[in-house]
Amino acid sequence: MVSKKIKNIPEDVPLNQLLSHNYGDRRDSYREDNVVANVLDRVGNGKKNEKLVQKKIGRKREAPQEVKAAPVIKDTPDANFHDNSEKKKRNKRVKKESEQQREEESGLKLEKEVNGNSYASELVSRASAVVEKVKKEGVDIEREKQDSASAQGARRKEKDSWKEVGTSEEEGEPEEEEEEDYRWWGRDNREDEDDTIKWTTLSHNGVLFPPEYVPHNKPILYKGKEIYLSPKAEEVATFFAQKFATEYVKKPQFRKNFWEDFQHHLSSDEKKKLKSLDDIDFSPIYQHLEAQKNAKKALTSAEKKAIREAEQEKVKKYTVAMVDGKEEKVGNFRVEPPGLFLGRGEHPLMGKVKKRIMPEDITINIGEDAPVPECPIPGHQWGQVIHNNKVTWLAGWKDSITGGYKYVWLSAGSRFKGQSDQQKYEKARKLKNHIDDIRKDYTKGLESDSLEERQRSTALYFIDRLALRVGNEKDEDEADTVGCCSLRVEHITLRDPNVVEFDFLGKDSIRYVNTVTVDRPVFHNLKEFIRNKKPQDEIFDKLTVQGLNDHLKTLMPGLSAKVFRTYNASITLDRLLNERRFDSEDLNNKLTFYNQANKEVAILCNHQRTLPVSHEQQMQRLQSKLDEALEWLHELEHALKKAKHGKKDSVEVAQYVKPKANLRNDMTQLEREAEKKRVAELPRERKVLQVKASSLSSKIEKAEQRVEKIRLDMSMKEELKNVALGTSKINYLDPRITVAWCKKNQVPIEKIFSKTLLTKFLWSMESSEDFCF
DNA sequence: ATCATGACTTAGCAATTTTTGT
DNA sequence: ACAAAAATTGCTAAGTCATGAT
Repeated sequence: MVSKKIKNIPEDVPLNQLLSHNYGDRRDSYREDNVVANVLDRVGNGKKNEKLVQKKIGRKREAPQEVKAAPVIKDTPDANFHDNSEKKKRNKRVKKESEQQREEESGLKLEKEVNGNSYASELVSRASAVVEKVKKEGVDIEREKQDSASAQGARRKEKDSWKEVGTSEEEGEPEEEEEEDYRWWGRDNREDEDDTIKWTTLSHNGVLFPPEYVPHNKPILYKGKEIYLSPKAEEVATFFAQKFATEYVKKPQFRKNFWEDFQHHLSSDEKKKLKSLDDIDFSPIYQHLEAQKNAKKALTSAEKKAIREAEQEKVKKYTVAMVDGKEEKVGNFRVEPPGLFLGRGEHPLMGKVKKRIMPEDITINIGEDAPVPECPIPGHQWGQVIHNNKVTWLAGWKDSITGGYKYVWLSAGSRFKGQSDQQKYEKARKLKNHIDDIRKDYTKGLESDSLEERQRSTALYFIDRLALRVGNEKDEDEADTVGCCSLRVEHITLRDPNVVEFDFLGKDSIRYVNTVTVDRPVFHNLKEFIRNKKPQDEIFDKLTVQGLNDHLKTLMPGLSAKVFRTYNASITLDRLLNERRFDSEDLNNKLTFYNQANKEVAILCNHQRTLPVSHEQQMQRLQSKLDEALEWLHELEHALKKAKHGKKDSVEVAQYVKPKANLRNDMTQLEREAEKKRVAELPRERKVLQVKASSLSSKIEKAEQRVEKIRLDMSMKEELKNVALGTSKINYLDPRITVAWCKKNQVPIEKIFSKTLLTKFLWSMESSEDFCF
């Protein structure tokens, strides 16, 4: 079944587009797992597949059809977005004749070239039809399925019809050029290439603004009295109500900041009435928000789907940009909505009102020749339109809280992001060749005559050994967190003879606690650095981040402090994964092994997560599951003893089962809940089973396995309860290590990389199983 | 030399979607 | 079939680091 579906995805959808959704909305017709399976089929885990990929990717393609043969391209609402050369590019994706024949023979000619735009407009009408239906009569799911089925049929017909037409438009053009067009990672990246110029042509549709505020006319209570606010004030009050159920609203800092900003949004009349935040009760608005949430939840799945589709249609034009003639996905095309600023940790600015961004606040960056995106809010215009091809952002604005810039970027699967990601890992690999010298350098520097050098070397020791961040200076209006260079005396405790205890808040106010035995000179230095200093004084007072990085540049070109984190994370994974080779073991064992290695890295980098609220409850549940499994095992063992003495074929085994709830169709939701609750409190019932004596040993074996599995689950859960594996996977581990390991050990890559990660790391998929970091 | 700015990567948490277990 | 749990994605805050201004 799966393989059939895989074949339904046209082969000529380029690999990266298949993953990055750049093939228009056709993806809606493919299930995601088929997309993944298809990609894997192309990329391959084994040698056989590799050849297949070579054949597919390296093959010469036949000349494309004429534009008129593909009616789908013309006259889309955003047709101006694609210039002629882009149309040509799209039309290039045509199959080789022999392949066409082969497929026709096997009856798989249906899903060939589909033009995204025609399909898109088809979707528009489909979606709007569904939306209409929802409005009028609600949606009948079965009916909807039929609709989409017939739409598919129509598409097939359409495709078949243009197969007949179409002659070559670009005969003689070298084919590799097109392939290279998107497979940037196949190219030799020439060292002399000017990498300050990021693009030559760039066009996009701008950004998507959040919907305008619609007043709900729910009051607040001031000293118990209803007060209806002006829309402007009501909006800000609603921001606060949104945080009603969080801890934030209790924090004095949050309340102080909010109250200050709230007053700026009150009319003079309102200002006179509202004297103190403590006297304001936002619960009518909060209740309104909850009611809205519930109403949304109560929609049928068909309604939800219809809404989703309509939304996707609205958003569609913002999702892609054209960069150097190639379509790329845009990452964060939505402008951040207004609301209350929530920092991490004890942020001095928490509770401030983040203002609504208007077109005038936005700078659009496009190519000189590209059409200026239409400003979507009538009566307004873009703040600025610039043509800066030395940067990769598409649009940006200044954040009203932090004063920093916010940018709209391409997605992680884009060339811009992919190339620099690859470069990051290449730089880290280069560090491998210099690391011995660098370690020698700072080891020697620990005992230098210069205080500055001793501090620098000591700091570098920690950055290398403990993977600490460099730690830039921070402002007064930011949370008080530190990294290596900004460590203060209060953050470490020295224990003779040579143990250092760290305890400080790092990035995102995540606590770093570690006890480390260090080399004697390091310990000696630290003692010296903190002598006669106050707890709030910096340990490395003679050291700056700039100075540290400048020095690193002398040891290796392009080296900076953060490279050590990448290097140490990746080299650790590489080492751990190569400690064991799997042959034909259970896939789960392999995955556990990988996760174990991943975990080591996450701990090294101090990647944490707050433990899920229900963690304790879940552990308890597992514990009782374990108890029951053990009980069952004991009963079986007991029965086995009995069976050995007795001569009967079958023995009695006691089993304790939970009574089942009696749920009838005529019960209301509440009655069902009550019944479930009642049953849950009942003691378990003892049942006696007749078990064949001959089957006892296999039952015991199964029970033992189950006990083992639960025990493993429990210890894994406990171990990983506040470790975040994702961060290192996304940012620190060279994906080629994982790809190579998967190929060596016959592990499907999608067991380790999610769809987004497969997309992001597409450039690494073809690396050889011999790859070594 | 120092500071501020700008561009880009890294980060955890919330919301949403998928999988699992009963 | 349903709820609970797990996995994934979306969001945006919070870092790093080079460069340009003072």
